[in-house]
Amino acid sequence: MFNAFLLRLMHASELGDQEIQAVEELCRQPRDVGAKKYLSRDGDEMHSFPIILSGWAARYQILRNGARQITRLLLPGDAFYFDCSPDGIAIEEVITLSPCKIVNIAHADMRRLIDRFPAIGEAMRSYGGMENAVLASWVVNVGRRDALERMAHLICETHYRLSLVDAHQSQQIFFPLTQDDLADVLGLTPVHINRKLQQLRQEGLISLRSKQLTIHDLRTLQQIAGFDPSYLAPRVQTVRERERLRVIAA
Amino acid sequence: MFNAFLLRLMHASELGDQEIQAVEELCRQPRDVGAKKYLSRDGDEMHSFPIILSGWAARYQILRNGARQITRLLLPGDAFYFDCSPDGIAIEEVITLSPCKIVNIAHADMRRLIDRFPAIGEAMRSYGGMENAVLASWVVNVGRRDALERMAHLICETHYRLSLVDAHQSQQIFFPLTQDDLADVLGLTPVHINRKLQQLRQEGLISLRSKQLTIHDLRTLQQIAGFDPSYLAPRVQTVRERERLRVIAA
DNA sequence: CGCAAAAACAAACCTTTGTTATTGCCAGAA
DNA sequence: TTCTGGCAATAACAAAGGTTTGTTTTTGCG
Repeated sequence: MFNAFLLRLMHASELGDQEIQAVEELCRQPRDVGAKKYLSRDGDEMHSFPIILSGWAARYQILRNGARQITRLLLPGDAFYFDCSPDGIAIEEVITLSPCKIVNIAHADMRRLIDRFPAIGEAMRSYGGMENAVLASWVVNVGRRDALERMAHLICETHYRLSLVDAHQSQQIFFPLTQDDLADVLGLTPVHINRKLQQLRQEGLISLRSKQLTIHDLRTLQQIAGFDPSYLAPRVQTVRERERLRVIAA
Repeated sequence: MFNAFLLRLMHASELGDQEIQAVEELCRQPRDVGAKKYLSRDGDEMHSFPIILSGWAARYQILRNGARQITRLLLPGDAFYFDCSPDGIAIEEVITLSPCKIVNIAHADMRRLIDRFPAIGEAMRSYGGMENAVLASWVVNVGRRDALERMAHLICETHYRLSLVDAHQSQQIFFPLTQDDLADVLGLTPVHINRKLQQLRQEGLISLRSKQLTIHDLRTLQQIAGFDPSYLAPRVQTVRERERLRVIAA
């Protein structure tokens, strides 16, 4: 089984054997964490940053009125808090949505590694850029799409992100979000999520039961969402290449 | 007059004299750009990335139906596309909102600089982390706050960000956003922006005329928005320090 | 100065989404 | 087995914000 985090970095930047080995060294001995466990609470001091080698987690904020907004979905291979000032404090919480394999990397270790291998620093910066792009796409999603479009977009995006770290990714996805979670990702209420989920089902586009999501018609979902994967694609270099992506996405 | 970009980096990470000089070297000979000029169009190839030394710009996406969502407000000292893969292509557009001073930095130059001064790489990564934090706060803003709260939050955030690069920042701000622009930042319609702007004025919290924004009651705005500046604060290291920030923000 | 274009303001009416409440189902604990 | 709690489904009603349209101010410019 492949190291999902390493895969991410390799998408982000060209790495040599030495660098690959050094990164794998860092990920020895992950620990297992159950579902619904906090990986970080507000105010925690972060001397190290976590990497999710497998499983799903969510990073979110809680407002005074108790409302929750999930700001990132953390999928296999994702790291978080790597770009905080070392020794800063956490200002968002992170909770696992499924059992996870996690490894923690001390900021100091990563810094040493980057001093030795600048390409890894480049890869981390580039990985950060991708996280950035996903966040921007969420702003667009919540700001300018209606409920159905938002759901369709989230499904397309998640499916695509998973396919980047799992070559065998099928149309059948492990999808541990409850309707409450979905609501907090998309800036809607659980009731409305339910309504629109029904609609997607009735139109034959997806099935979703007991954390198993099946995509029956990705093409139409992309159509509804106006999904364009280029913001997620590692190193898209030309307009032509992007056109190709748009076409073969389905 | 101080180099706003350098200031940002110095907030993000400790820089020595050599590093400071090297960054200033990069920013020689900025060019002047008028308002409403494109700094990047969809599909542009980015061999270099721009830094805004003065003035405002907006980075946005356009959906198929013509709707626009601004994903970042670029203020003095901000850089963009620095975290793309070098030689990647732009997938969002950037337009100036006021006359700007801009300098372009070749990715290759920056890379060389970072190889020589790892602290600058660290600073760029950390700066990227702050952009990330702002994006997440926008997701929360658009996802979970109502119109009035969103406006209040944007005002607080912008005021705070400006104060980081201008020590003399007063309650009187140059604020070049039109109501249409505000709508596209906050995920609302211009009409509704107008309604809520009226409300803020009537309650005596702000004045806004001909691009001059005056904040009469920051305290109450922060109250309405639930604004907590710690996500913007350079290197907040302890919970105690954050408490202090929350209190003195006004 | 005077004009055209852009921006701001206003009101009526409509749509999407939120609120509240109730019910049923299923998996895991006792 | 029965109980419990989390999750999903559904309905009736309320509210926030969108749409459309038109008027009035500002602003920039010849």
